[in-house]
Amino acid sequence: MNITSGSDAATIIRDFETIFKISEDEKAAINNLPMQLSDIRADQDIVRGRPSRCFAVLEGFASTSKVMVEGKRQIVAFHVPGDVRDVQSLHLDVLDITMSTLPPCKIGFVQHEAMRALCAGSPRIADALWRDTLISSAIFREWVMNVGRRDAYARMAHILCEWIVRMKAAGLAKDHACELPITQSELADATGMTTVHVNRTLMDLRKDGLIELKGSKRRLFRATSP
Amino acid sequence: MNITSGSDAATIIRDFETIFKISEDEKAAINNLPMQLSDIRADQDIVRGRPSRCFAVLEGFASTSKVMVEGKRQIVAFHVPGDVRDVQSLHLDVLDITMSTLPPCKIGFVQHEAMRALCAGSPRIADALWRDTLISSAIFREWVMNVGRRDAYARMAHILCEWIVRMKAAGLAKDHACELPITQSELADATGMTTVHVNRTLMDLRKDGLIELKGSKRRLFRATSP
DNA sequence: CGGCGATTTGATAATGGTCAAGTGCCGTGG
DNA sequence: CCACGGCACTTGACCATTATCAAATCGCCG
Repeated sequence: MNITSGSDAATIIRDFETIFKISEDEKAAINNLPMQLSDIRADQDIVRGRPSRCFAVLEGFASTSKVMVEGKRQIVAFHVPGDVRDVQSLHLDVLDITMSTLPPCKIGFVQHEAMRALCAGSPRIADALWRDTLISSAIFREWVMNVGRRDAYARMAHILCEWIVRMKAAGLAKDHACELPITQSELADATGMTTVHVNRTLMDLRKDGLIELKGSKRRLFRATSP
Repeated sequence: MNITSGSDAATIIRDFETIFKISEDEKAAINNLPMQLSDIRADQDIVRGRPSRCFAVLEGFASTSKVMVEGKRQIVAFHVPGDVRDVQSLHLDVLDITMSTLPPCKIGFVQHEAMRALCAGSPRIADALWRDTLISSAIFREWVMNVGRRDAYARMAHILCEWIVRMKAAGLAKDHACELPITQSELADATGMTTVHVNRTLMDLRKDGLIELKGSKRRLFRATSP
């Protein structure tokens, strides 16, 4: 046993609390944003080319990934409902990543102009977005360490811990159980492993009584200890 | 041969140009910042505890790393002169990383208050810092892919490409040659490999005529093709 | 019931890790 | 100036984790 992500999980939780320190007025301003709702099918790209808008995941789950010319893919982040993404495009016009839906998603797009107006009108919201970016950075760093320095077992455990912590933060987990709408092949792309090895590692975690999985593809996931 | 980082390198260069689009007035404002200069010996932590100031690397080189309870270490970023770091601490008060010098460094510390005043006075500087954070994020993502999906040879090549590109951007490289004040053990911590394997991989790159290295520890590095 | 994608399993190979023992470089002190 | 000591680098032998290839089996959705 080699799971060292307890403290990391705690950090993530604390950060999520930090980011929600926004007043009701400001929440209203956010709710009044002109937002284009869009239902997107599973496994579709959400942004392409040079985006002119940011977006929020309203329902469903998404991922951010990079692909290499050889076709190999690395998922670098998962997104749960409530995540505001592609703020990057407000400030940079190179897009180094692909963002795609996992299951079908409801996405809310916000034009850059509206985002800039929102930030200009309320520095605290700008700060919140700024914080959100910094938190994303911290999670990227965590992922670098995850794939760089943990073996398959701990790496898998960490990804699952992060997932359930974020699902809890989004109010989508009860009793350490939640959806896990991620295929083993996608878990492989997130952990830098092969599908086969992901399967074997999940088997090990199950045998050791650390997780339970039910169903296929749109699995139900349960961590057997907090 | 499996080097796929050419386009990444180009991306990084473009981004560095983007970030330097600051007027002379604004440069003056930056130069007038109250800055505490400090010479720090090699292999010392630059920030600890809960920092109350950001800093810039003025001379020398530094790294950002994370350590696991087992003692394993992952370097997640290198810093060259001109890099402004720990802007994170302006917005988050958890520090998930350690920043340390590689060789001795000259560091300029700036109190948070001064930074906030600077940002408030000049939105373009705030934007530049914001961009810088987003670029850092992009590089973290690149590192996730690097350790997750490339083999040792390509991984090493990518780190070295990034290094020389950044050294060029900092004006510290001529003819694809520059300092490389990083030990093989540090390269191992950056690539998620062992020191032994770093050594063998560097040997391979040398045999293949892709790089030249001279001296020890504070090596001179040269990429034999652009 | 049929079909397809996802999961599971087995056998084998390879990349990279571990352990151990040098070699070389460079600064320090006599 | 030279010997010493420490750290970085190098190399060899062997081992382990993880990848690869191939073939089931399962589960879900017409």
